[in-house]
Amino acid sequence: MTLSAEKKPEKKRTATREARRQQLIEATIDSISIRGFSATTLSTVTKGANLSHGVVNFHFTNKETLYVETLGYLAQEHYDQWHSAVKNGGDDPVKQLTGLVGADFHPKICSQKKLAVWFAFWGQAKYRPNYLEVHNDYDDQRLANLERLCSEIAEDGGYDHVDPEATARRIEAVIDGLWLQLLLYPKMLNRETAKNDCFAYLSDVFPKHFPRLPITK
Amino acid sequence: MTLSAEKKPEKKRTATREARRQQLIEATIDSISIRGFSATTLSTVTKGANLSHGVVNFHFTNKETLYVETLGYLAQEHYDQWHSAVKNGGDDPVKQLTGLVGADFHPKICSQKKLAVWFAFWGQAKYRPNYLEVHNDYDDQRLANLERLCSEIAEDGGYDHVDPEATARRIEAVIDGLWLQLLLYPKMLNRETAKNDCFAYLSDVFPKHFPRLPITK
Amino acid sequence: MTLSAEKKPEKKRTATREARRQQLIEATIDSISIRGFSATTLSTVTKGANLSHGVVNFHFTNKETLYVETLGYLAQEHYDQWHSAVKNGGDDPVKQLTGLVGADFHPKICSQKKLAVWFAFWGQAKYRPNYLEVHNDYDDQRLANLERLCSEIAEDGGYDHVDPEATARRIEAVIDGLWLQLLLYPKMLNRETAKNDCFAYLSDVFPKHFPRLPITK
Amino acid sequence: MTLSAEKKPEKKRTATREARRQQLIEATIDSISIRGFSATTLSTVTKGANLSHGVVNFHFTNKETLYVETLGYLAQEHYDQWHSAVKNGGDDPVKQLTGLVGADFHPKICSQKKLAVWFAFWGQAKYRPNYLEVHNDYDDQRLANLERLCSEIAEDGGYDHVDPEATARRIEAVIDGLWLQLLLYPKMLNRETAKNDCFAYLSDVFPKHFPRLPITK
DNA sequence: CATGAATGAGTCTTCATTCAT
DNA sequence: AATGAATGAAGACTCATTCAT
Repeated sequence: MTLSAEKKPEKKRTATREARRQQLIEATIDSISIRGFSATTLSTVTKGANLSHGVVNFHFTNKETLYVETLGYLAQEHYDQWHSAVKNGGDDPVKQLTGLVGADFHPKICSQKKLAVWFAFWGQAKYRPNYLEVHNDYDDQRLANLERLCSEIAEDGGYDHVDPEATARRIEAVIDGLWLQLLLYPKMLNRETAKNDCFAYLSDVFPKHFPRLPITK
Repeated sequence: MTLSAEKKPEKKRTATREARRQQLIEATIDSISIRGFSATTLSTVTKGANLSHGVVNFHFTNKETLYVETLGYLAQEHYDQWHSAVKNGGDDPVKQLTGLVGADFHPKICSQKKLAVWFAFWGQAKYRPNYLEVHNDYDDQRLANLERLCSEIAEDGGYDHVDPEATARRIEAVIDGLWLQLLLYPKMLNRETAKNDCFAYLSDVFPKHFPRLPITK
Repeated sequence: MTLSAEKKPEKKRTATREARRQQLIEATIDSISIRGFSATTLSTVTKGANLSHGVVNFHFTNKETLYVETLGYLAQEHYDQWHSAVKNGGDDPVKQLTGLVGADFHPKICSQKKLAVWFAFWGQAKYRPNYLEVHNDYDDQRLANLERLCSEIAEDGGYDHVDPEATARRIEAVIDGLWLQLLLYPKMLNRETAKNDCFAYLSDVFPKHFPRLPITK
Repeated sequence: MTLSAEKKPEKKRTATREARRQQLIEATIDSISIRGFSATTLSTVTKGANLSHGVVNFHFTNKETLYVETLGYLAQEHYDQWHSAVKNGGDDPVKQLTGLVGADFHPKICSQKKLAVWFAFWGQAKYRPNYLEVHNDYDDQRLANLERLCSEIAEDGGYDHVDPEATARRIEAVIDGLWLQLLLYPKMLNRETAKNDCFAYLSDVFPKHFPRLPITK
């Protein structure tokens, strides 16, 4: 081995640009989840990332840009999760729907931490067109998928009364609503129960495809 | 009618304490709904109320106190709405449930303005125990009512598979989720459609009691 | 007796102008002594006097005027105390000096409360010509008296080295310095000890006229 | 000397942390001495230091912290002055006492500026335990030294009636009282006269060791 | 690339003063 | 005379952003 091999494996002072950005985004999520949106400052973010005050404005033009990219990261992560779950469902719409819905209750997605950040953003979304833009694309795709699956299952099961569009919207609504309850009352509801709740809803709509679970309580 | 009767009802300089407080609370709702939580300052509130900067600290000890009382006002208004609707339902649980759920889509409650404020508060709730406290009492009562109604209807209809507690939670979740969609995508969804969506869910669960509406779209 | 005799003896709503002013001045002294100059506001004063917020500006043009008159009251009280003590000393300069000095350690004058207020004013005096003006007249008279007495006693006792003016100044200095110590370290020093200290100094200067007290400690 | 040596010592934008803090402390002393405690604001301080508003909260957590450290600086400066003077007195208690007392009238310590600040602090001390704490240690040491010196001189001179503790207290009192007179009536009394006054007092107590100065006036 | 001192606009809060009642 | 609601100027403090090093 030559001397040139003596690279220090410690945290490099000069991390790659992308790594730094990622580090800051994660610190942002942490900070928002710990103390909320309005108490999160660039200081709390950089302190959490063990970096100096100034880096943020170095890697992101703006505090706002940092936020937008943080939301983008969250949305992408969510997308990846349900999208691959749908893929893994093969040709079976039931398996696909199970995957799509189940993804929303995956620990990686549906943690107290992430939920806190999601609702922090949603609480602001109306006034920040940027936030909505980030959402839109992802949401559209997800709703389209949901609708397609509802449609396929409805056809397959002869659920004549099912309006795929409205049903897709309703499924999404139940999930969001359960997320809110998980966020506000973590002691009353846990992720597993919420997930069952959600599937119980699918049983109500597509009873032949989603057999009812026994009442656990 | 004489001229002397034409007293101008000009803004009185000294209003009663309670009136001023109410005025400020409403200005707070306005400001939060217009520009969001983090862009709302005491200035935006007082300017909106056409009052001087100092009044807030005169009538409320704190900015935070103003917020808590604003949330309290919103929660009370909501409570009054569904509670009287339930009362008007007489002995019939279906009418009561219809009232309870319908109240959440009443224009007074489910306006863009109010929704914005609700989610603004929810986005902060985790970090402000005060906010949660305000909620808790109201939410508990509402859930208890919902559960009772599900229970009564289930018994009446022989819906053996219905778990009243989980069903109540699910109904609440659909509503909250629809609220979020109304907030984020007001162009895609209107209050009436959302309400129908919600009742369509009740049809799924209690088909005998909530006959299906025809698919409109 | 007629009906006109039914005067209520309760706190009259309409106290005489002078009584109200006095009441406010005393509340000012109380407030300054309790929480210091910079924490004293018109609110703390009026609250202490059980009066409404607005009265101050009614009876005094100014907060500053209130302060000046408060200082004036204190100075007058002090003056009355030593002046009458001097008078009571008859023709005897020693008795007069004893009275003059003793007055400064009279409980009415030398209380923690009053000391606090005196030093609060002195801490501000330099920047408020008004405060100094109030002082000047009183101080001049007092120094003149002190000087006269030193002069008389020096002559009587043949204390050739005594410079009446400087001695007077020094006596005044000891007293002020002891006051400061009483204020800052009330646990180390009490009024009686301070007074003895002061007379011990007189014994140093005029040994024949002020016989030494035994060392008590 | 070459031209290259003529570096301008222009105000550096980024000074060392300690230098900035010192600069701010001195600006605080200036401001308090110019306009008093209650008229001193962070603005007057920073303006005096030609710095921006925000620096104070950058270098000191608090306005109060800035004040405490300012008092600390003053106290330390005073301590250094008398302590080194005592040291310079060698083994001779008279020389030491002369140094200790003389230090209090040194231009660096006993300037109008510094006196103003001292009394500003004393006027507040009762309500700010922090201020007293800063004092205590320094004062205790000083009094202990004074007492020791009085004791040594008394023994040496056979001044049987001298109570070292009370005498020490009295000496301190005279000095503080003279400081007050210097502050309030700078036109009537100057530092030199005050100092002589003080030594005249020592002559009264320890006539053999502090020979009387001729009456100058 | 990175640091961290510095800036200054903006926020909450306090409070002397005014004034309708 | 007295009350107490209202005003608005001013102060302490925060923080996104800039920039010398």
